[in-house]
Amino acid sequence: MVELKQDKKTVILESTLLLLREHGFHGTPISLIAQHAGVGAGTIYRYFENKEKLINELFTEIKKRVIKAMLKDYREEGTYKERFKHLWTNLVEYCINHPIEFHFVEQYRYAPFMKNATREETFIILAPIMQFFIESKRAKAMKDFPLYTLIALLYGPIVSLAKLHIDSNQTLTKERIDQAAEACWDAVSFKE
Amino acid sequence: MVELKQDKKTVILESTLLLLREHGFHGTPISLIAQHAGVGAGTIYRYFENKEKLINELFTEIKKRVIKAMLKDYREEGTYKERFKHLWTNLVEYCINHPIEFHFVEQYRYAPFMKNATREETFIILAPIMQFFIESKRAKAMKDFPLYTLIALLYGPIVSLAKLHIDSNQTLTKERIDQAAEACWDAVSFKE
DNA sequence: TTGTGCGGAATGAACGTTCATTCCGTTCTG
DNA sequence: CAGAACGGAATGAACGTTCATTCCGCACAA
Repeated sequence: MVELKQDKKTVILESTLLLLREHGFHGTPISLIAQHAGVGAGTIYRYFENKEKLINELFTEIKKRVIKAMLKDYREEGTYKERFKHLWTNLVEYCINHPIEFHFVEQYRYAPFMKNATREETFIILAPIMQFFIESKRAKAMKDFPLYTLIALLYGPIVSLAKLHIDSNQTLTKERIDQAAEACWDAVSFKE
Repeated sequence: MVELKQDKKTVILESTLLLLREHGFHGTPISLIAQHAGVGAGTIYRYFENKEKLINELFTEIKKRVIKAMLKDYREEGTYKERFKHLWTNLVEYCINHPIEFHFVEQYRYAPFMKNATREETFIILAPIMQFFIESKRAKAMKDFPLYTLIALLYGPIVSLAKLHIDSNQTLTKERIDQAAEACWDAVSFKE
């Protein structure tokens, strides 16, 4: 597809994100997205084949932002614990500072209309993170658990924390985040 | 409301669960539910005010099953670690043995049409579990973290584990589950 | 035992609405 | 002026919900 005016596309995506979060899939007809984006309904179809494709594209777009935020200022140096805490904290902070994006990803991640292709695509972006796990295990910094157990132990709490934080207006201070990061590390590292 | 024939209601609920999982909210019109349940479309409205209420009721119904499964054979005796592992393992096993229920809860928990009342209702059922946390903290068996941090550290991994298990056909053996339970305990308990 | 009447549960066709998508006249751009 | 981009009314399919009607099982009379 030839690139059309890019900022209009962006506006459509951002409007969709906002409205989906607020009203859910059923509650946000194309007409509403068009109105919110200040665009004709038909115009949306110049940029996206159909509604499903629009949402799928939004999904991968946001996934990319998340990974990018997670890798912000990340260097492959220092102890594994330090590196872990850096990645982990980045992710938590992104989630709680971008509740709309976070919610969107959590809400549509397992929606039946999400194409597997979409999921696989995001898997590729995750490769550098996977690398970190593998190295940490090899260096005996992390317990020798299956990769997916480690992911569950570290990623699961992030999702839960962010949800509880957003949902119940608990203020997740820097200290609390650090506390939780330490606890996560306790879960996957050997006892001292 | 006078109790109508109960098994018809149950059939409708079970059909809804199955179809929602398979096709999502948009993909399962009332007519399909009716067909699958072997019931007239209008009949559904004898039991449920509307589609939304139907799903909300299904939601609390399943939540109750989950809590019940979690508390199975639970006694307030033994060490806190033992009690924790009992509850935690029960929950994980329920999630992976009832993937449809698990998925449903995870998928609709934060859907915008979920009434807060629904959420609060399930909160009440959770009271005994909350009690366990509070006691554990008081007895210095768990770190003195905010309640919601502890929940995140323990519940988050369950969700992640179950999702990864169901999604990627990883076999989550008894050993793996126990391994993860121990790790979770490491996260929230004091180092030995 | 059989026949009749009755109340409420069940039904599904029909209705009105909503929505994704299309189409075409208009506007912008180069 | 040509061609692309745009807008938004029009379209037709799909859906949730309603409601006039049918069905069913029980009570009771004869």
